[in-house]
Amino acid sequence: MTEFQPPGRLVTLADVAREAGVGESTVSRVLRNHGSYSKRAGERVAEAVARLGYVPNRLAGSLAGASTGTGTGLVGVVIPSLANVVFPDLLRGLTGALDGTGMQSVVGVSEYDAEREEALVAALLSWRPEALLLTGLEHTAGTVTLARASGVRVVEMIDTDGEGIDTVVGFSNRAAGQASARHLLARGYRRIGYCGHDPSADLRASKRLAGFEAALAEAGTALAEREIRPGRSSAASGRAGFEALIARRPGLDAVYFSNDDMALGGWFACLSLGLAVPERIALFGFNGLDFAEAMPQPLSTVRTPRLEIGRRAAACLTGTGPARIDLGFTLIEGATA
Amino acid sequence: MTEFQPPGRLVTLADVAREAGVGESTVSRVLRNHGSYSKRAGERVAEAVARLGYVPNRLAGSLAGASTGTGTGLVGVVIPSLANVVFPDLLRGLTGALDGTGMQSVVGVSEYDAEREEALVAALLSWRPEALLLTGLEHTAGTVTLARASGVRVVEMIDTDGEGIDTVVGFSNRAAGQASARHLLARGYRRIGYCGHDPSADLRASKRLAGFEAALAEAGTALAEREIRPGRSSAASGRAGFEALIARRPGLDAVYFSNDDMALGGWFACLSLGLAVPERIALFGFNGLDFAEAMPQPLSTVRTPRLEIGRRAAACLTGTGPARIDLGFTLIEGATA
DNA sequence: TTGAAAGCGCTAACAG
DNA sequence: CTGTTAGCGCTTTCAA
Repeated sequence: MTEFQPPGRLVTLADVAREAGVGESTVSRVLRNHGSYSKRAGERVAEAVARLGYVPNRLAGSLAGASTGTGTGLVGVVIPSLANVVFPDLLRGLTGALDGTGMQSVVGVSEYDAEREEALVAALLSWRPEALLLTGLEHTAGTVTLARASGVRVVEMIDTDGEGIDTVVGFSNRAAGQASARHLLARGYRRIGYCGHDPSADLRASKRLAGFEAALAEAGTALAEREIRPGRSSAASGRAGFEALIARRPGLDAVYFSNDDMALGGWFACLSLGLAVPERIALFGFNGLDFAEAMPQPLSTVRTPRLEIGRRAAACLTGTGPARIDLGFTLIEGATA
Repeated sequence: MTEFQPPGRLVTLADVAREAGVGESTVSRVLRNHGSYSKRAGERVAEAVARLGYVPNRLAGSLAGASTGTGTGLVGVVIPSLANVVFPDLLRGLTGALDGTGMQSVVGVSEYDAEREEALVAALLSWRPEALLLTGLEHTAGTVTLARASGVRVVEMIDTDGEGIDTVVGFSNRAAGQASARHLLARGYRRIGYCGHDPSADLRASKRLAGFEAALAEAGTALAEREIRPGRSSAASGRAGFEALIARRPGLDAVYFSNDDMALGGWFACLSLGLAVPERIALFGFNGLDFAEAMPQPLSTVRTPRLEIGRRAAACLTGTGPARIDLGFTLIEGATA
């Protein structure tokens, strides 16, 4: 298939230089279109590259360029999970914005474990990324030390409820919880239950709940009941949780879910149990996922700017100085609450 | 906070060696726990590392180790999208299996564009990964050439309907389509419609449909109607597509959807329109997503081994010789068809 | 416009 | 067990 005798080792820049009959530095200049070179040199190099199927070695390139500030073009990203759409969405906004800038993200998944996050940060930093994107504001002391010492820009995404290391891009989960509670209160619901997934991992869900309860307290009331399910959120978990909740406290007139997946499960349960929504019981979610608005009764929820957070985080990489960007959220007045 | 004067530049292995009062190679040996060194050397190095906050530079390490076969510990991955749960699930299986092996995946998103995939492959290969994981079997000639020339193991995930470059891990989308059709036929449905998202991008959906139609043809029948929606799949798209389909052909007795998200939208439409499922009309999806079994009527669908594909792909990285692993799929007899 | 040469930070022989 | 030394493949002065 190939017309030339491939060398046992991979083709190097030196091979290209020899093939093109020019010096190595000339090849380097041509390849990066940096510095000046003759048209003829450019052509010969291009030909040689094509002929040999040369693929630059960025390990070497970045190492050599490191001394003079030429970056690796890498950005290290740590997200807690891939099982919750929120984070792929975040990555989607990020990679979309990075696309064409020549930057490449390297992502690690912490599974909501701060220790693992620290290990990932250390591993990512060893590739000398130009920036570090973390999720949330809660990290181990080691993570913070590593991040600071690395000298690279650090962007913490999603959560703005607290102090950041450097730049923070997100929204207030606490405020989202408060807004949700106020909405339910304004609609007249008073016997409100909470149905959530395991909060020990998802600190942001806890912050929402805290905000929710604070708003209830402000109004002189409180959560009538709560059901916390082990494991990650899902429609199945939401369904089971709702059923448990309503069995224990049939008098509830509204349920606040830890997110839309859980709420969908709750809605499924209402359908099965023949509970009219929202007349008999109201449902409220969080995230504003795709399916929410396609439901026969659009789900009442809070839409979060997930893609935008990713995009803005990407924009911050080149930005100057620490920033604190609150992108807010949108309360969706659906038909379930 | 830090107790020592940080150098302007990042701490290097040479700094650690000086601080520990040993040679550089000793530090290297200690750090990688490779070769032998005295207990005392180990301790002194560990102290120095901690004191200086040393983070190894893997660019340099991998470059130096390259000549002797020490790899980068990187695996390049290209997926078509992050917007469809399928691919994050794939990554989840993959990173889960890679976790603890010291391997780190670097992923690129092609947005279902073969040209972009080629560019990503070239970019990823420039980091000298130890393996390349691609999605599907359809690539540009350039991608194939690059992959072959790189000399690294190539694993193509998800689709087994065709020839692979090297190793293939997945299931037959065509067979999944066939199985779905046979299920509907066996249940007595004869006026079957198809509701799908844009197939120009998602070739695997097209393969499923081809299998589906082939099975219908075998039974001497054919698709009664089809509705193809532009853009990516979603419940909203499925709902709109189903409504268009049923308006055009009210006589349909079953609808095959390009995936579960679309099918969920169809089910929502049935609820809104008051069409009894499956008595008046049956619905059939694809993927076997979480929510499918939590529905009041569990969705009839085909469950795909997404996580397992990722895991097996990871396992193949160390495997020997090309392989062709068909993980199959499971037809879920839900209550909608 | 170009090539020669000196590293980038690390690993891996090779002597000691 | 340990230090010295020679690169890994590339970028970047610096002269020419």
